[in-house]
Amino acid sequence: MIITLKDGSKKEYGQAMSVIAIASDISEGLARAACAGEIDGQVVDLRTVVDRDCQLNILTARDEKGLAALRHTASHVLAEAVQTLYPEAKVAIGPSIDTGFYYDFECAPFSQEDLDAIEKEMKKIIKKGTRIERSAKSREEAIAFFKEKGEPYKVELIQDLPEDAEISFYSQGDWVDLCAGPHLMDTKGVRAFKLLSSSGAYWRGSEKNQMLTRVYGTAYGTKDELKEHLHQLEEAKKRDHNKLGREMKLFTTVDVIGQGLPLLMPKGVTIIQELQRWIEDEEARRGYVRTKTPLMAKSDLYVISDHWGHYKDGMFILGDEEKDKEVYALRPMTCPFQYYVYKAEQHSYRDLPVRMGETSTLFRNEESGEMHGLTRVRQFTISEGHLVVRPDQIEEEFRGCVDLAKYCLTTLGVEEDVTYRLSLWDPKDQEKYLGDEKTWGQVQDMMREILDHIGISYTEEEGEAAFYGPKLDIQAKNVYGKEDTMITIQLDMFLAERFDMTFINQDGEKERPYIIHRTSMGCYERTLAWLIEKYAGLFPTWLCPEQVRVIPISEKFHDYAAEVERRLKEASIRCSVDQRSEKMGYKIREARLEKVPYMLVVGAKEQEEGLVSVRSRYLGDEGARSLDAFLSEITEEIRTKEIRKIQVEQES
RNA sequence: GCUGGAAUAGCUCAGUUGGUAGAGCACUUCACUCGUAAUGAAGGGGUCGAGGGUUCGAGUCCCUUUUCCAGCUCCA
Repeated sequence: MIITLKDGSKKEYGQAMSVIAIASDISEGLARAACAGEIDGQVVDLRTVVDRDCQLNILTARDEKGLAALRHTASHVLAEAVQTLYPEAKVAIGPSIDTGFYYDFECAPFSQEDLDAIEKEMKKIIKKGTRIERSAKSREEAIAFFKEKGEPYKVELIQDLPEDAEISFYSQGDWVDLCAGPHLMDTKGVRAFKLLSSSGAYWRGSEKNQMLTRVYGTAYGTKDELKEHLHQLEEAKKRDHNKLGREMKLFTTVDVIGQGLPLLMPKGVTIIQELQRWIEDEEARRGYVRTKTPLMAKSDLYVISDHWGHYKDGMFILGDEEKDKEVYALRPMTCPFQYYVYKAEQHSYRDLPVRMGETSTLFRNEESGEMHGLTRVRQFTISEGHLVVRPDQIEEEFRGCVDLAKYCLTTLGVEEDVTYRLSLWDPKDQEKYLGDEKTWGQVQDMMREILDHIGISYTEEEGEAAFYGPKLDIQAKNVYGKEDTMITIQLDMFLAERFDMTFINQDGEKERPYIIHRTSMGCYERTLAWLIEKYAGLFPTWLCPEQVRVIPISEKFHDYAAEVERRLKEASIRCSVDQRSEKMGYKIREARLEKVPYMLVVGAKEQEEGLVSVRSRYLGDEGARSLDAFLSEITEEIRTKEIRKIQVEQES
């Protein structure tokens, strides 16, 4: 057989050989580093026997899939360590994940001390470097084996495997696990690992099931990579909006106000207000009209929209349905309110599209454990909007929404940080949705077609659609890698029907419009959180709560400093004067810590000649220039919403 | 909602087997009037998240509860 390697070179062998044997043949070093193989694009175990011509890659920890195998082995080492220390623990599943690996156990929760002990035990197992062997059993044998061992979760897993599936096992010494692989050749390969945390997780991801104890860890090919990863985790923590946003006094929370109800402080409001004004103006330029509709409505409204059927648990309901004649609810979205704005007048086909925007405060009764900082809250404000369009306008208008979203992302400098997700319905759970299979199929195809025309790459995800239609979700990750929806554009083919919305077509007949639900920059609170993490609090100047700090070198120059401040304020620059009798280096340090982009130092020289000495986070010491010159520069930077490159290291 | 952890001054934290609440930074005042990473001195600030209990005595032990954090679940 002829084996073609990664670099295009070919090897010829007279007999079938395992992947690891081929690796050894290429070089001993490669064999030592090998984590898995890849035959014609398919990841295989190192023990897999190759008996035909193929393309073979030897994957090491440098390859994503090789690293996954290493981490998977780490999870087995973890499981062995846990069962050694806690023989009563039952094993469930233990895969590798993007950032490491985990293993689920049925046992008492682990404390930090327990984790330390487990880690120690793992090190022992790794030091022994036991060979890992692969074997297969028949279905009956496998089930009998785990029944005897008292491992109910493994029995359940085997029972759910397809009839014809090969049931493979991996063992390291006496410890055996059901596993599809691939794995390293021995436990020694797991040199660089660390257990990170322990928490609860439901068996098979369903809250109806038993809660298991999950241990998270991470592993890398080398200790340096591990160290680097742990360092990055520490750095990420410093950018965490929930910490930094509080430190920077952008928002806070108060026990007696309640969960998921953050208070935006003046500095946070400044940023959000800048965003809001910018977006409202931009939407006006793009032909949007604005509405302002009530924050609550009678239940009748939500019965029509069928939120009452599909979303009641998520709403704050005022009153008691059993006792009260009328029950109100705080709005979880603006859709039906804007529909009634549309319905308040008759529309000709010539009027369409109608683009309605609203800076819209919403209320959602999230469950208590779901709240998080500014990204998951119970009251928030979004740049919401609904477009009522003729069928022939769908593509163009949808495209316009995507264009607006992209404009927002680009202006904020985050266009590279998002992924696009087409969120489809779940045909296996039709109860959750309005309408029938045929219509969903049509609209989803229409979405795909539009997206393909626009030419954006996207992933598809079943079961993520709104109950009334598929969505294009624009997703971003936070500093810990967790994904949130920042912007959503949705195509709705049902609600116009439910609300009996019409327009008069060319033939003088009533016709049903389509509706596009969309946000331009999504939720302001969430966007603020995102920007905090993106810029580590060093926002572009136009968004900074304080854009300039005026620093007089002594009290003698307070008058001139006040004059500079007055001129800056006249030009709508957000600024303050540091009037404390501290040394200047000290005041500059303060301004930097508070992440003010520009510092204007004023003393005798500046006062005499009407100058300011500029120090910025962008260029450091920029030297002295006239106040007018500085004003025109910063005004231009703010007007164009420029994102300047930061060159001066900030203190931590 | 579930599992686990945490809560002491504005912030970061210390507080021994239960025995008079502490430090650094920040803040205020006074002195200094300063030229680019911390001037000196003094001072104010706490129902130890809240409520109950055990005890002669609770920041510390027990119960309840609120909020925050990690993860799960959920997310129009």
